[in-house]
Formats: sequence, C-alpha cells, structure tokens
Amino acid sequence: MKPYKLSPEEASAQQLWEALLRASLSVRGEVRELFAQWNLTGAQWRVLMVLAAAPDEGLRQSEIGEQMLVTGGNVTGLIDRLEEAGLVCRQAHPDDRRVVLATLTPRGQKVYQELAPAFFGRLHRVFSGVPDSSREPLRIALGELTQNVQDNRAAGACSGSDPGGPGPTEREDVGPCGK
Amino acid sequence: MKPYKLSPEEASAQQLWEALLRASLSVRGEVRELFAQWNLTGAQWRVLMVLAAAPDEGLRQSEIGEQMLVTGGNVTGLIDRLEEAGLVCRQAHPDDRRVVLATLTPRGQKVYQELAPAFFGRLHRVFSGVPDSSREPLRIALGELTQNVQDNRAAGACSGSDPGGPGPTEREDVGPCGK
DNA sequence: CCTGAATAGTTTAGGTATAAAGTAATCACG
DNA sequence: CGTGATTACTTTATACCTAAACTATTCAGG
Repeated sequence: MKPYKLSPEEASAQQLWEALLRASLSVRGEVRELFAQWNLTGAQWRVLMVLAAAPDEGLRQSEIGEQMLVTGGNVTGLIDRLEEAGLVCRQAHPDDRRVVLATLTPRGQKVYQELAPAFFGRLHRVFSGVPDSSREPLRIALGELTQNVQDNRAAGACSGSDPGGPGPTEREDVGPCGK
Repeated sequence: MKPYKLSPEEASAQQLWEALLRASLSVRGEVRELFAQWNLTGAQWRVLMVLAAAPDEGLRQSEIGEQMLVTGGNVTGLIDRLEEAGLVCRQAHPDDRRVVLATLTPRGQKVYQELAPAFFGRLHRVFSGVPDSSREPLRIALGELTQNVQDNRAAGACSGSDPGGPGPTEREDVGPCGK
C-alpha cells in the first residue's frame, strides 16, 4: 500500500484539519452528557442560545439556519421537536405568510436560564487549559479560517477555479476481497 | 429576556467554542462536495484514510472507532456500506473469532489513491489562509485542548468533581406559546 | 390582473451519530 | 472443566444533517 506522498504544505494542512476535527469532536462529546440531564441535545441547545439572543419577535427559521450553519430542512425538524417539547413556538409573520417566526416559550426561557450557568461553566472548564494569552490568537485564526472557506466557496462558485474533472461516479462491478 | 450575564472567562470560552465549531463545520462543508463526486461521504473517506495508513492485515473495527472518535455501532454501519460498495472487506481474525479485521479491497486502494491528491489539494487550499508561522501553534493548541478534554473526562469519571445536581429531567405540562 | 421567477418552509431519502440492549466468543479463576 | 465477567461486534431506537423535490406565498414585469 503505497501511502500517497503528501507535499509538506499538504501534510501541514492535513494535520491542522485532523487537530481541528478532533478538538471539536472532543468538546462536543464533553458537553453532550450535560444536555442529556435536561433531555436536550447539543443542536437543540444551540437553537435555544440563538433564540435567547434574538429580538423579542423571534427569528425566521432561515435566520436560525444561517447562524447555526445548517440547512433549512434541518431547522424544520429541530423546531418541530422543540415545539413539541414546549420550549419554542412558531408564529406566523404578520406581513409575509411564507415566514415562520420562532420564539422561546416562557418554559424555553426558563430552561435556558437554568441550563446556561451549567453550560458556560462546563465550557469554561473545558477551555481552562488554553492560556489566556493564546485565546485571542486562536479565536482569530479560527475566524479567519472560516472566513477563508466561505470566500473561497463564493469565488469558486463563479469562476472555474477547479481544473480537475470529476472522478468516477459509478460503482458497479464490485470485486471480492483483495487477498 | 435577560440574557444570562457571562463572566469574562466564560465569554472567552464561549467565543472560542463558537469559533471552533464554525471552523470545523465550514471545512466539513467545503470538502463534502468533493467526496460527492466519488459517491463517498466525509465519514467514509475518513475510514479509507485510516485503513490506508494501517498495516496490511487491517484494523479491528474498534481501532477504527478509536481513531475516528466514534462509537462501535457507528463503525458497523460505516463498514457495512463500504463493504457493500466493494471498497472495504471484513475478514475474521485468525485467533479471536470475536474480532473483525477490516482492510481496503484493491478497489478501495484504487479509490484512495485517486481521491487523495484531490482531497489533500483541496485541504491545502482551504488552509492556505493560515500563515505558515501560525500553523504549528494552532495545531499545538488544538491538540492540547483535545488532550485536556480527555483528561478531564477520565478524571471526572472517578472523583465527583461536578457538584451541581442534575437538572429537571421530565418535560410534561407543556405550556402554550408565550405571548 | 396575470404569469414566471424568486423565496420560505416542508417533505423525502439516505447517510451519520449516540446510547443502550443483545449476541457470541474469550478469559479468569475456582 | 465450568461459570461469571469481559470483550467485540451487531441491533434498535432516536436524533442530526444534507440534498433535492415539493408547496405555498410573494414579487416583478408586461
């Protein structure tokens, strides 16, 4: 198995990506159990946070999706479950009947208020190993990375900056185990 | 809606977590379309990478799960689909009949060899905005963060370092929309 | 007004992920 | 040897997430 020799820059990018992925997976796992105590999931908590920071009239589902970087179909399901749990409520937009405005119910606000200290406290402990002096640079670097990806995406959508043709898309004639 | 006043350290942790999450989500999205051209997903590609770097006899499913930071049940499904696609093959362990060894089929090796340059190249472009001088510190910081989480988890499992009692776990008496 | 394009949300199909329960094989030890 | 605990994997139930197709509404011109 010749292991595809990476160039130095590619290797560095790969290591960075691996580290980024593992870090985010680890933190995700670390806070998951906390949410479980409130019968919540990470995604549901994220919706609560977004709505808690939103104006009183609430947010469109599309706005929630943008802030969470998830698709509209996903938001539909998320709000479905939160509505069923009585934490969020859908209201019709007064001027545009296509739009759904989501707001926290009193119950949702209560859950947010109660869980917030535990959540942010846990997060504080998780990140306690990162020295104060490293936090700003780290945050900046991650923000620039995110921005970079989004810019590349916007640019690549118009100009054909991807010369390589697409790979084989079919997958018939499945061979047996290689031995 | 009083917005739960965060302490400065909590706010800094929250910003870091938000930046980390958004960065990893962005990169994930960026490479997704590349995999789609090969009828692959990000998770499936990750399995191929792990197996490509593995010894010839292959890896146990549990080892794959450890490297990917996912549960065993997840690995079962992943390997199921890759096996069905003819990219991976399950073999019995010669000495321990509980163990399944997963290896790349010739077809799987071929797909890996073909997709690797495109993948690492795209990754290189994604991370091109991160200056060389920042990469090592960034990687180190992310690695320490991951380590920190895992240590905390191991420690917290034994000693009761989590004083706060669990929150309300029930969710009946759902109230109507708060207006 | 009418019609076609755009927009907001929902639905559907399929892959990803967990926790928890279940099955089969191995191991430890009396 | 046999039995209970452990280990490796699978199964089940549920939630997350995407892309793509669909519905309903609004908007822009003619």
